Amino acid sequence: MGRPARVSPDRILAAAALEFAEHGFAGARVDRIARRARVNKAMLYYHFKSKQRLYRVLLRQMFTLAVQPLQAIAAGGGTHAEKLDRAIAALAAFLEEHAFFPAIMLREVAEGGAHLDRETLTALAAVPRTVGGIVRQGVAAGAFRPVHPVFAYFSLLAPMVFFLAGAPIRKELSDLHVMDMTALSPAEFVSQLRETTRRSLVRNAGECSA
Amino acid sequence: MGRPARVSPDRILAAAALEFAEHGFAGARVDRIARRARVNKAMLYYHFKSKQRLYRVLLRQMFTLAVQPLQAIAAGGGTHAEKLDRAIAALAAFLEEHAFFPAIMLREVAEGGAHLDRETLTALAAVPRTVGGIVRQGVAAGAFRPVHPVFAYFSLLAPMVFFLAGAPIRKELSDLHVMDMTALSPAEFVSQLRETTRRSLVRNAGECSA
DNA sequence: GTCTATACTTCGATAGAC
DNA sequence: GTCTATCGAAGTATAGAC
Repeated sequence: MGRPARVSPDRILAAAALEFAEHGFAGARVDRIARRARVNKAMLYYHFKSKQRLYRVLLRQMFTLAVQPLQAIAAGGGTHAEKLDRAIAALAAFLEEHAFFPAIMLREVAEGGAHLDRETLTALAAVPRTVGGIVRQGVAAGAFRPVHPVFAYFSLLAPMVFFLAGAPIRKELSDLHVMDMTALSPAEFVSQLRETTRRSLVRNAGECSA
Repeated sequence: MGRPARVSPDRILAAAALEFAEHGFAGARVDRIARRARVNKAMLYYHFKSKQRLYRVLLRQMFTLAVQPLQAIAAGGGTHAEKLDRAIAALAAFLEEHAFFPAIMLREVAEGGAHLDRETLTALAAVPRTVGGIVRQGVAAGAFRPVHPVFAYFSLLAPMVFFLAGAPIRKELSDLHVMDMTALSPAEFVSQLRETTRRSLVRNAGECSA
């Protein structure tokens, strides 16, 4: 005998994710979120007190979810290069599982974190901290070239986020026959990213004898 | 005997650039743009017919401006590796000269080009086309590893844009004592980007004898 | 070309019944 | 917890005098 199951909050969060990704915080419409979640607008305000709180809850939840596999990788075994590979794979998997998230990340960076509170910013910061930690360890052990951990973080996250979030505009460019960039698949993109990251960070990763 | 000099349109564009960068298209307020430009709101609508047209004019102008040095580099002399270096330097110089632009790029990618017309999208596409062309030439000549030009474009542009647009959120994280990522300067970031791009793209770029 | 005043619309949020 | 109806603020855009 399952309980009635209060699915409303989760449905609202799922709807909000799509709406915020497509339109940003300012462009998002509470009416649309409610309709998408098939709940009444008053219901939305009952569960979340405002549009801003809904946004914060969503983002805190996503950052918390994203950082967990990364922390497991950082604390786990393997060589430094293997950990870096796994971190890239984990980030790619997360972003593809939550396809709405890349757009939200781009918008929030552009926004300067304006709608976020301290708690949400702390959850956000855990991601670069963890990835940066993996890089720092590798550098300290001499396995990686002496790159700045923050640089390494950006050079591996930004292309993925940019590419994945850019799918709609590439489709638009293709449909209008302006330019076709649809040939490159996300899987192939991540694969090339792993290869180039290895080459640029790991010592002696290239084939030198050729 | 200088004419009265109709500076209004340019002042409006400059004000719009800041406003759109800070708040996005939906969040931008025409009132604020007019106030920032020290013109009347009716004046703004007189020169540009609508908020959307103002936005399009601004973006078309910026893309057109950004692509010119890149085309000169692509058509100019030097080795493939040198061209790539110059392209990175040109992009970095452009983004630092127009500090508002990285945020707008992030937002527009997230938006899927929703507010752009065909002409503006064509101006936009010229940038990846030109950079991709430089990479394609290098690959064809055997100077670069066989990477996809679109991947190369993203892997070199995205980190720069992300990092530069991220200055406000890094400052926020620093001010709240959540995390300090302010130690890495833009100049150092671009320098490391050039080095890693060389290593990952150019054949025999690493020191193998060490 | 420039300004003031305002029409018209949309949106976030709430009141209050059930 | 759930709904209908609506308020009040804020926003884009324009009319019309100068």
